[in-house]
Amino acid sequence: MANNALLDRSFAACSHPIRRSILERLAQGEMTVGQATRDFGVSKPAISKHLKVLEEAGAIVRVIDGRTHRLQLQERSLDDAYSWLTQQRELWERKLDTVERYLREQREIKPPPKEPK
Amino acid sequence: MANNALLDRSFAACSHPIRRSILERLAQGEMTVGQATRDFGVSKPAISKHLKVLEEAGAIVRVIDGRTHRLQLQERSLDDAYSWLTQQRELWERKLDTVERYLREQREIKPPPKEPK
DNA sequence: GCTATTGTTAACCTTATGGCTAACAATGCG
DNA sequence: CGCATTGTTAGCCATAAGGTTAACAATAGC
Repeated sequence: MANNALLDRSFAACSHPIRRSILERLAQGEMTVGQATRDFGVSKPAISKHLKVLEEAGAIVRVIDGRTHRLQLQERSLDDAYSWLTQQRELWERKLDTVERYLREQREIKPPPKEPK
Repeated sequence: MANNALLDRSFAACSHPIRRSILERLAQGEMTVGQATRDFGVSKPAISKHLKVLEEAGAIVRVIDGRTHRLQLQERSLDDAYSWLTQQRELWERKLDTVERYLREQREIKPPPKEPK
């Protein structure tokens, strides 16, 4: 139950469709704030807030270039969220394997009765 | 920018430390609502709400057993969130590879000047 | 130096989130 | 039956989230 605020923010960042769209778009290459505003059909302040959420989650960075801001995916963007999900899946699959092995061993020790009839 | 409400809910479900703790705990094996309430130091209604969020995200299921509810991880729990992150990483890494290949090709076509002295 | 462009900040509104207590429903057990 | 146990629901509160418009700041270009 470690206090991991960055992980909170990473998952929260991914929980909004506009923010996921921004990340998908940035995986293809950088874009400016203005382009994002035009593409996603919300006002400039709305995009500005989404970008702040993404930055504070360590998902994107911006390069200020004159009056335009070029947005890019951050190195190791969302690695922490990915790692948490991966580890969680591993634990869960290991658990399932254990259960399955247990059931298999039970069958070997005490095999089910022969086909009736 | 597909309208994917389940993905929204999956990521939102993971964005709260208590909910992540519940999922981590359930990867070890099932627990009851009462155990969760005792372990995570919030009221019963608070846990009840968290569980609802996790259920609506398809992350857990409950087996009602008399008056106690046994909580379990759902099959393929959070697969959609995991898939989205995985695909996003692949796109991003492919993009980086492309950039790197481009730079390498540039070097081959027009090699840098020999070491100055 | 003006004016257009690009983006943020301020202020506001509405809805959602996360917590609580108190009351209710349903099951288990003496 | 009567009472304890297990959870949910209802109602309330405070704060966060997501959106808007209007105003501001800073750069670009004439």
